[in-house]
Amino acid sequence: MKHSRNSVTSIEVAKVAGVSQSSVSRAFSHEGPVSAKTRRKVLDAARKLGYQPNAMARSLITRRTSMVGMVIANVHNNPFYTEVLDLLSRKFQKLGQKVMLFIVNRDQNLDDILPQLLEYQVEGILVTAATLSSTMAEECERWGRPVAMINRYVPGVHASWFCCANYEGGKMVAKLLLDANHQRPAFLAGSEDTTTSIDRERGFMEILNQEKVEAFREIGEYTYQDAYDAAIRLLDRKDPPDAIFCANDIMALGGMDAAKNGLGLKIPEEVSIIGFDDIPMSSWSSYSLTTVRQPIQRMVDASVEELLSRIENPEREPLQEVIPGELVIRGSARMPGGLSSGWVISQDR
Amino acid sequence: MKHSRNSVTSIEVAKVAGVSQSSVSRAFSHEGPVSAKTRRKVLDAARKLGYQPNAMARSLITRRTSMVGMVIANVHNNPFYTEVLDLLSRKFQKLGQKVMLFIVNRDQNLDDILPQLLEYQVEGILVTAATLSSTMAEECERWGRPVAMINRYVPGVHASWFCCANYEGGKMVAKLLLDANHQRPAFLAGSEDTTTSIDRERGFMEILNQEKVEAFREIGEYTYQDAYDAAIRLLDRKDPPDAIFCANDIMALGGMDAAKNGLGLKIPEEVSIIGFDDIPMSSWSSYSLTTVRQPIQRMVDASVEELLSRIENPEREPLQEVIPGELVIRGSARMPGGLSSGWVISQDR
DNA sequence: CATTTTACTGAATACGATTGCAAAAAAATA
DNA sequence: TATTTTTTTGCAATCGTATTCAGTAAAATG
Repeated sequence: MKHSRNSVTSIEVAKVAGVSQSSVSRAFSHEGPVSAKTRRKVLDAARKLGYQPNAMARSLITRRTSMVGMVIANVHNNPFYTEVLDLLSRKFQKLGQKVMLFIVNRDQNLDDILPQLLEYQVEGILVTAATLSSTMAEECERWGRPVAMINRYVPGVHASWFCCANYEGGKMVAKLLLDANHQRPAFLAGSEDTTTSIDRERGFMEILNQEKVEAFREIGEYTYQDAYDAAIRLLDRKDPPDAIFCANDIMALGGMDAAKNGLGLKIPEEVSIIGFDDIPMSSWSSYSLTTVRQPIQRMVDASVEELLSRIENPEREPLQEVIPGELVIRGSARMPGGLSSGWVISQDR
Repeated sequence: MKHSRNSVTSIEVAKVAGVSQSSVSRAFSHEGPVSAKTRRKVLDAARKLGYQPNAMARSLITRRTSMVGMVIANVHNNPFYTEVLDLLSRKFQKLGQKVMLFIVNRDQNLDDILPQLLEYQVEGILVTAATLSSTMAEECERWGRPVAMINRYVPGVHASWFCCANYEGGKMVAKLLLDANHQRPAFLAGSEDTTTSIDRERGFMEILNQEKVEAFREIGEYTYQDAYDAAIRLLDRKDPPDAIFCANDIMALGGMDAAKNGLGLKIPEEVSIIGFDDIPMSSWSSYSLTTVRQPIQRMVDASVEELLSRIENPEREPLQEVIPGELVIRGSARMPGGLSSGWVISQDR
């Protein structure tokens, strides 16, 4: 037997159970005043009929949907954001939130998908690796829809965000390279318009400038192939750099392959390569990439909790936090002679 | 000024625009009978007030939600499914469907999340790399919620599915290895309970049995590290295999690293390694993995279109299809002497 | 211009639940 | 047992929209 669209309503259940429709509702809402007897009658009837409360109808009157919007970019070309997506989704699930997902391009304008999220009454929006225009963000917040971002921030906007300490990470890397006596460091940038790449570079350059070390620079998209090509450009000349700090791990892996397989250079003897993120591939034995690990779990936990907390507490001021990453020393970069000098060396996960 | 939860309703818009609520509704439903004049009045008022129709209320009465449920496993440890997720999500978006996402563990029981999907009135369910019990699938179908699966099938169940030709893929690989004169092939299996691994192995073994070639076998989880360890067990003995067919690419990459970096073996001279999926990393120059490419785009397109078509056409019989993969010849496996013999050699994407 | 046809509009109702309120039933007290 | 208190229950209103239906305005036809 085939039923047309789930048409069992609380009224039919009520009829079968011999109670009123309100009692059915109360039996399903976990804290209504119902006697054990009617609850049992209702649940029996419901099971028999295959009844399920209709979340649309419920949220219409309760004005709660238990849905959050999740907007994420860069999922397919950066495993780091795959992991973020995975952790976010599971965390929301565990906390009873349904997730409405939008995967976008990093540079895609979010102005067309925001209305969709609002139309579906999501109670909050979590944006990762994509940038919300400040007016849009303000718009959401103004309508009581809190926004939380991971690894993105919009200056002066009323929203929560949690970023890895990209600037400080860049500084760490520069110090490490200088300590290990590198003479000609380079930065391999990702797209110019992402704050992550910009901030990492800013920190990196600041230290180099302080020490009056001149730095090379190349740029590519955030992809293996683009980084590979850019690294070839960088290394295949008379005065090549002796170290490359890449805007993220995927680029660093492309850079390593360019150096190793493309140009036959020895890593780290002839060129050191350092990344940022600590994606799973970085610990693979073919790479063993020295990198800065992003505090992914903390960023996820913090942003989800902040978002849900602000949903319950709409008047609370949004929180913003910069969470430090940690250097993961593997084999792709020459180390300071003493190898001591206070470097925090992290274990593999 | 801060509004409490988006409380602008069509009634208020009507009041401001000086028309009835029905006219507001009609102005927003793209094909209602409204005069250009009233439509303009309504849209102006709506813009002024920041009005957005409430999808919950709408779907309550239209009995359509334009939402589909998406259940996916293995996202974090297999880039192949990351790509599937990405493509699926974008395709649904393009077709105007909202996606309610659930990321699960491969072995997780879906019985607790299905009720959530149904409660939220998704119009169809797309399951990838996770297995729905046949009773649950039947349940959904019976209530008019079509189910489509990618790379999973439940025998005898009334649902759509689209699988890569895993069995035939296994056969292709076995033939290639035998043609290239391998004497001691091995299969490195993923978890025993997934049909993909089972089918690939079945095809592989069938050819070997036909040719009376005995095969080694090892097993690991679908992860780089497990495969690495298993490959070491397989290769580090007196009579090691001269070829390993791995249940998927991630495992093959682990296997390659085990052979190359762990045991110092030359690939493909001392051992050939072949994978399945064709994830991006397989074409990286450190690996250059020979593998079977899954027809990912076709699987995604077919399953989405089938699902939406069955939503519109609930009485249609579900479609099932096995879509052939193609061999991608790179450098990790010895090739047949003539290298001719009718092999389809695919270009990199 | 009268009349028929067509195009819009608004009032009323329905969608499927939650919840305040008052009545009824059960339990507790005198 | 009569009365008060507490627990359950059902009625009815409500959430924000779509849609039917009847009526009105506009256009088309004669």
